[in-house]
Amino acid sequence: MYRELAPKISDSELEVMRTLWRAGDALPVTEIREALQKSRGWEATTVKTLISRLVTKGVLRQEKRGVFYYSPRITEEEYNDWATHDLISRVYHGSARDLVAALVRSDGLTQADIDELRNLFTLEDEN
Amino acid sequence: MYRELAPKISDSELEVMRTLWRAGDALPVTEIREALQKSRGWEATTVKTLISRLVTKGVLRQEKRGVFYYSPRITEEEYNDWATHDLISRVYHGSARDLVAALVRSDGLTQADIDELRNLFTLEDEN
DNA sequence: CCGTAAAGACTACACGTGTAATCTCGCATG
DNA sequence: CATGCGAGATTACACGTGTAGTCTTTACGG
Repeated sequence: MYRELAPKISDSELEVMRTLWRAGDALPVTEIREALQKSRGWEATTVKTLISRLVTKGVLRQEKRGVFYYSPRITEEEYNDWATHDLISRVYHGSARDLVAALVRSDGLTQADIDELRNLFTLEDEN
Repeated sequence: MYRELAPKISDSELEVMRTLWRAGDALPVTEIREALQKSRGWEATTVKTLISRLVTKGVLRQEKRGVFYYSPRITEEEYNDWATHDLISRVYHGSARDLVAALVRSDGLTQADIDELRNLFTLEDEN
């Protein structure tokens, strides 16, 4: 399931989280900055601001190992599940079923997707 | 499919859109306000502000029939599809399939949902 | 030992959003 | 005819976000 994600994570902040999720390990500002400077062209201070806000929001852990290292307090799956359920509740009146139905109806899936998903559901059914 | 939704619609603004979608017809401010005063406790001016912003953003049509009447320029389906694809691209790297897989994995679907969806996929497959 | 660079803290500033108050103007009513 | 009320326009204001500059402190190299 998914847990409540009290404080919202903004789009830019999410980029920072993703960097850490991808790293799979605590990183110092330097490395986070380096990654985001490449991918997004952000200044060092911008990255630091985002990190600070995430620490304040309680979704990043900060630990001093000489210099500060940062690691996520929530997993990517937790965030993704939260975002998904947020969509479901805001747009699909809480019905995950309706979401999938909309996907099928709205041409968002290729035939290959559909085949694969039917298998997924069939397997799931056997549990 | 879904079309681009250039200007973002905020949460509060969405409430206004929903009121109009539900009504299925152009409404004067008075009636929009009335609905939202009940459901959300908003002041008349708040509702008017939201309406104005939506008109500016181009997602509400304003026509003068004596007093102003407002109607959506996008359908609820268009918006829902947009929101869904927005999630898919931001969280699931563009893969609708991954979204559904996450749903299945994360316990977001009841057994009844799964049964129903399997049927849905099976039917879809026959087209 | 002193200065400079890097790390971290503090400050900035415009724009969007949530939420509303106030101002103005035309129309209906006493 | 004067006026108050409702519709619409204008203004407000705090908070979050995107994006960054500047100030301060500290450690390392010459």
